[in-house]
Amino acid sequence: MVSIKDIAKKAGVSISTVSYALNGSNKVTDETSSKILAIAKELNYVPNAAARNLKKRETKIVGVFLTDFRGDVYGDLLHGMKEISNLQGYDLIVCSGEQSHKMLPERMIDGAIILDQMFASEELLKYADLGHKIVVLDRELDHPNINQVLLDNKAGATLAMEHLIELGHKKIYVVTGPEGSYDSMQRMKAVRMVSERSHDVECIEISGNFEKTGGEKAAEQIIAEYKEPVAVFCLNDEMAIGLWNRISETDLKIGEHIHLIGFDNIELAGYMQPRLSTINYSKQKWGALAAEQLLKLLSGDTVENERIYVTLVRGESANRV
Amino acid sequence: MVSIKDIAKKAGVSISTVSYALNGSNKVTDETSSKILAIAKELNYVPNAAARNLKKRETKIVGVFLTDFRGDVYGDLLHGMKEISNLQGYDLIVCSGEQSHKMLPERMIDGAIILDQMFASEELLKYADLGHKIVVLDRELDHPNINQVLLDNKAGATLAMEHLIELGHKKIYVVTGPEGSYDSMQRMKAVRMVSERSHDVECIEISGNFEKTGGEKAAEQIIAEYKEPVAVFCLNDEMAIGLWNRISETDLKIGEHIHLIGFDNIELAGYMQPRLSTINYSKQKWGALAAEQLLKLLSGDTVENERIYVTLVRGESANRV
DNA sequence: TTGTACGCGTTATCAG
DNA sequence: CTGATAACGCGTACAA
Repeated sequence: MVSIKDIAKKAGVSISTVSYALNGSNKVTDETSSKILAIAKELNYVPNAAARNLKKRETKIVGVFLTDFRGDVYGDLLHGMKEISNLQGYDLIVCSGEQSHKMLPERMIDGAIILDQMFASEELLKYADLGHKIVVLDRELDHPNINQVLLDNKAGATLAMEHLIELGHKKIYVVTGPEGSYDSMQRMKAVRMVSERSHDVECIEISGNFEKTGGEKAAEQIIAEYKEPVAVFCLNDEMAIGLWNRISETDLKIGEHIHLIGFDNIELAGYMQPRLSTINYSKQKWGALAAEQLLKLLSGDTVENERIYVTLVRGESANRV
Repeated sequence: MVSIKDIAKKAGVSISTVSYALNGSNKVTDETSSKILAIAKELNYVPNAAARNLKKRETKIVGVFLTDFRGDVYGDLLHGMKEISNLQGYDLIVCSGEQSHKMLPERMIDGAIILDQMFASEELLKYADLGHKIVVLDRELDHPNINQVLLDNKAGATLAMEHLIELGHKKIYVVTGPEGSYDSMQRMKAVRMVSERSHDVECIEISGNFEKTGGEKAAEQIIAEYKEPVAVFCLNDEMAIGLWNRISETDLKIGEHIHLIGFDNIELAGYMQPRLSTINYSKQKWGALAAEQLLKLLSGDTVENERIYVTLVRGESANRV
């Protein structure tokens, strides 16, 4: 590996001169500087990140932690984060799995954005205590080094419920996310609130998992209990699709017997026939805002917790009874 | 930041003893070892990655380079890579954009997997010359430090073409990928080969871009020229969907007037009505194999170039004329 | 303008 | 078994 030492030797100068020249300092003659640069190029010199990081005590990298690389939601989200990060001279890397958690405390990255239920809150708080900057997208954590950028889950769930009720539905199945999911819990709170103030509406909870399988399982129960047209609010689109798949195997029709609404507006939702009703929000903006907040934290600014707004997408999967 | 020096001071031993204890060497009494470990925990000691990397000259991280985080193909692919990497004690990070290219030469990562047409081959060869290990999934490069794991594009394109011909089609539009795309070029080679040996088949090339917009544009031309049922082979599913969308706005029906086949078998393909015919391959296996090859390169083993096999998925988007 | 010397945190070598 | 010391590559205050 060629280091500044090698360049110094070849150029007949000291390593500090090389370092100055490489970093464009004006402490070096243009002549020697250009000579050094030429030699550096000739020797294929590349600075060593580890050495630089060790000295500068920062890496100019932010890490995003996801539960899994699969899932339609992530693409735009990451795109938004990357744009903002790059703009400010930071690189963005995506990590997944418990093994990579150590990257934050070991200072491989300068900060982290968390969208991974498997990343325990206690662990995050521990890192925050050590001075690491974190933005969470999937929970609420009160700590000066942690900022949260959350979806307006309550507004979204309320929109969905009120939409179904407005369409005249009196019996609504609600398929939840996995236990412990912040998004699921928030959405359920809103669901129950709407349910309580709508006395003539029967609300039946089915526990799900935010995956297709959860929707399929819920479908079983709904099919078994079916007497007359009902409404179903799946707390995310993925489950709505799973439920849809299972329903398709029966004589029941989505939008006619089963009136369905989801949450997330994933790409697939737009291609279902009839179109899946759902709750939409800008994933890219969400990512961008998260990155923005993290960078502010890193530069020592104070930041407010932000919220991402949501809207109703009226498809034909839920209609008037 | 607490370092081994702090621990050494507090424990009244030297830093080397601390290092040994921390790394579980048997050169230390159990007594001092456990004392040191206790102090380390008490002080919230976390080793510094930069210092370790600097010394050990490796990071135990492999990087994957993608053009863009969006795109359905990546999820399973990355999942496959991560599984294999983690199994061998490596972390996997996902990078995108030119800014992050430097991570390889700067030794932030031990090796790279490339699926990014924007990552120039000359650049890759330069890094390979410097001794860096690379696996490419989107081109052919002959270099001892570079291994390639490629799709069997020719087999796939041949399967698709022969399927359409077998169904009795005499006029086949082929929508290509962007210029310079290796996958597109390989698939086109096979298309032309089949076309040449099928004298009664007319083959019309339309240049695309592997994105929805390419399919939409191709649709315009096909609609304008439409006289009787024709077949279309979009060199990837994304374009097939784009084409589909545009066709849906006309009176023409997919599977009846326009007989369509794609390539990739993305999730959405399975949800189109009628189901999109396409070429399938295991994305997870592809990723796993890529990671495997990279790890072999890193451990100095010699590796053969591998190929990912493909199969035909018969949907109802292409039928007998 | 250039060179010297030290620090960053870890590991490895060599003495004791 | 333990300790002192020297790398690793880079950045920078300070001295020349």
